[in-house]
Amino acid sequence: MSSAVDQMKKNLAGALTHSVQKAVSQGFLRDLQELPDFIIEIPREKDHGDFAANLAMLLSKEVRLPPRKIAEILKGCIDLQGLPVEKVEVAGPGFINFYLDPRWVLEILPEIITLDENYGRQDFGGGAKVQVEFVSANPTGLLHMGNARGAALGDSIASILSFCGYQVIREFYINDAGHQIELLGDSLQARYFQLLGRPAEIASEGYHGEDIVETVKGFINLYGDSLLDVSEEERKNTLVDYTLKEKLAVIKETLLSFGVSYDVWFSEQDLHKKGVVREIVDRLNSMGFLYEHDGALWFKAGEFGVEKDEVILRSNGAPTYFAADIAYHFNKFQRGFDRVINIWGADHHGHVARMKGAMAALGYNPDALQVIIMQLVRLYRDGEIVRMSKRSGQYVTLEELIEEVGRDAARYFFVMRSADSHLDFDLDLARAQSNENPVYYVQYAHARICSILRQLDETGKKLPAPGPDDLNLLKEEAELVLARRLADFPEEVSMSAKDLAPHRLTRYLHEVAGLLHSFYNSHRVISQDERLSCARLMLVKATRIVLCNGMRLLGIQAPERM
RNA sequence: GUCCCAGUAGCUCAGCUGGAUAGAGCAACGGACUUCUAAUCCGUUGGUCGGGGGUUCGAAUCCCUCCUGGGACGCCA
Repeated sequence: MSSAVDQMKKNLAGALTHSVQKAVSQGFLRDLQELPDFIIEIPREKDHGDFAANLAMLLSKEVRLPPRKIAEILKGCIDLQGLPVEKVEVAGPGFINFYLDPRWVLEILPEIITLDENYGRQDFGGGAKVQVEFVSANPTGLLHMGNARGAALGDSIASILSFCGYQVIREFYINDAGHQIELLGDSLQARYFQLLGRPAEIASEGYHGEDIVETVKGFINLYGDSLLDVSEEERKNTLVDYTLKEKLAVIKETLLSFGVSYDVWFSEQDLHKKGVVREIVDRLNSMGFLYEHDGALWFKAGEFGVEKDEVILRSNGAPTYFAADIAYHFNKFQRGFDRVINIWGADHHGHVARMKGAMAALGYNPDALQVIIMQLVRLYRDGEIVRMSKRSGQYVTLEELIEEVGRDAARYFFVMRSADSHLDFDLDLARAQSNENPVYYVQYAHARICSILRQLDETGKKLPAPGPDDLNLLKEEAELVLARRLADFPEEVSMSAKDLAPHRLTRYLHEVAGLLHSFYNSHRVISQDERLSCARLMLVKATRIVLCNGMRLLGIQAPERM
């Protein structure tokens, strides 16, 4: 599906291409090898028309004429039959500017209303299978701000891709194995002993949080001191299993209340249990990508353009996190995903190159693995940075954040900035139910439109069905600008998908909301003039659809009243 | 030391596969509610796009270099 704007660009580009051919055949221009890759763009300046072409500047060198001269020639040769072009001008260094009958864009309104929740949907994904893996937190605690940002980003990206015709799977990789889990086991056992009156200590790098104590208390309430007499291994395993189950359930629930639900929860432990990690090590080894050094087994990452080689099997025989992660990613591709997208914190960026290297070694296209590295989140309250430390258990959790600022504000703030930009999250601003808060600005626009529709409904007044000429009653600047921007929605969506950048959408929605507010304040939708009311109703209905669809992609609710 | 990200208005950030006079929100200042929701609108103020070179018709955008901040460089994850 191509948008009205896209179609217009194509039409104009086609007309220009013909114009070049005509100019050449009539001897105004030298013969060309081939037409340069010119673009039809939308000028920033309104005075520069609705569309502009840079073709003349690009031709200048080959044709050996000044750009403005070429532009004039093309202008003379162009055939705009059937297009709503009012005038063509040559301007600046040689731009060809097209000025359209402003009403050309109004035709989009009935189309939006017909498509409704599908307006903006694209099919360029072509049904390709994409996996988006995000959050993937250690199930040893609660979710922090980094996880929260990842959740908002990942979920929105998944929604956007899905809206663009990809077949998307949301996946959470549960890091329920490895060194951290061993530490957790030690800490749980220590707490277990302590709570049952036996001396025990938690190692300095262990888990000291109060939540662990609560968990163990809960366990004792259920099972008493039954673990005192069993082997250490069994004791730890039992406590760990119990704890992970409990923690994971909380994480799941928190994410759900954040509007995020997963298709797949993938356990690292399963990989180990099924021997898949060993298999992948053997596989790489037999392919000649491993070597032994200092008693450990190393992956030749250097052969894939990575700075350093990486240990894959420790000298004590235990696989590293990297080994398990290779197995996991191998598994992803084996499941048939055409694209695999990971969302990782900035502290994992060193991991990207070697993981791609490992995939290349295993025969997969490393570019099919895309890793979005997101920068850190800093929380501000009362203008001060909120200090956080996960080790001491002193940090703001996602649950608390949702409690404090609400789900919609939190999600909006997290996707408001591009992933590679540090995020300063102002808690006071996010919580403020005022004009300072961008979330409400967008939601309010939606609620206002709903209010109009409700009002009309309640009066029971029937407006005549819109006739073909009614749209042309929309002549006000505010109306035309708004309609024009609504027409951009499909392109905004595909740009967001292409760049994996939901923050584009927040800006777009904010702008549409602004145009609606502006229109609302200067013109009445429902008035004595029934035909005009009818036309304006189409305009606000279409606006509501765009706002609603956009918010849905960002996981933000579109309230009918506020 | 090497690599990644960032440096744009007082603050937080867009814009970066080159386009015309660099944008938004907040903050500041001045106005608008007997009207479909004032969580809104209208107006004003605000810039060495970190510095310096280069590439070309044209650079915030591409290349080189330097400076500053953050992160990564582990048989941690």
